[in-house]
Amino acid sequence: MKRRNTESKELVLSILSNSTKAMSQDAIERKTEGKIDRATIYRILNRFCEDGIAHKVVADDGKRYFAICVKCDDPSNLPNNHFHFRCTECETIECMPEIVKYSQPENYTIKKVNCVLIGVCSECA
Amino acid sequence: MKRRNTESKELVLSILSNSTKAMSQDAIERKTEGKIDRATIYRILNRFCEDGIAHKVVADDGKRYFAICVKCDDPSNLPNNHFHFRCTECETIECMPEIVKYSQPENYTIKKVNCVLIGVCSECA
DNA sequence: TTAAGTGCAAAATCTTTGCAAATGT
DNA sequence: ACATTTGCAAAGATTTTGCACTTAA
Repeated sequence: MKRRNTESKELVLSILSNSTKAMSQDAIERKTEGKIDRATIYRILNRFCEDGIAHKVVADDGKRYFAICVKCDDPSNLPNNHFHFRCTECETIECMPEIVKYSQPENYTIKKVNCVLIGVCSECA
Repeated sequence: MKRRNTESKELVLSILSNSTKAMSQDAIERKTEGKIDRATIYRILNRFCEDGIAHKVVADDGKRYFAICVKCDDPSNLPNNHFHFRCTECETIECMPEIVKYSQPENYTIKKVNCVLIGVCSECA
């Protein structure tokens, strides 16, 4: 599947790139000021994940949040293998620099990680 | 709020107690063979969580799964502070015995943990 | 030219809520 | 008695899909 460069894609990419936090579809839609349709935003975000440009984390509110992938020195090489933090005050999700560590359960194959810590961030403290 | 003992509550409790896995509302509804209404099941489950009888984990599919709380020797004393595992083959969620460890980020307050590892369990391997 | 991307509306999921009826204590 | 719980139906919230139209390459 060949990918094309479209205005919408570039706009979503720049919004995501300029954000220090992971963003949900509705937060991105607000930033675009309605320039891009909801379905399109979801499709762009899902394509970013397929292409390894962004990663998705599902928070404990059941919503999907997206963030640009940053290479971290993870020996396990699993995608999305770091902690995320959801602040219940400012309702933002951020990627934590810390890698998730666990002991490998026997005969289990672990392919993905979805870890969120919930609380109050330093800004809201 | 005083709690009453009802048939529905006891049924949900026994289903959950007899399960080795965390269960979603629809899985429980299937087990009850339609004896209890969807909304009632959700209300019972949410009450269990309020009362500390069960805990809820949101998986990366965005669904809520419930399991009876088992005391584990967690020094942090955080609720729900252990890993969960979602098997993409049998679509079940189980509580892992391992506690989630992370280094405390400065000036952050962590109140809850929602950690899911995703892959293939030993039975489906 | 033509495959990929888009907008709109509708559908699909999952969860919660309002309200009147039923039930536990 | 009367506050809690339930069933039903409806609403909410989030995400996906179908389809015709548009656009990048």
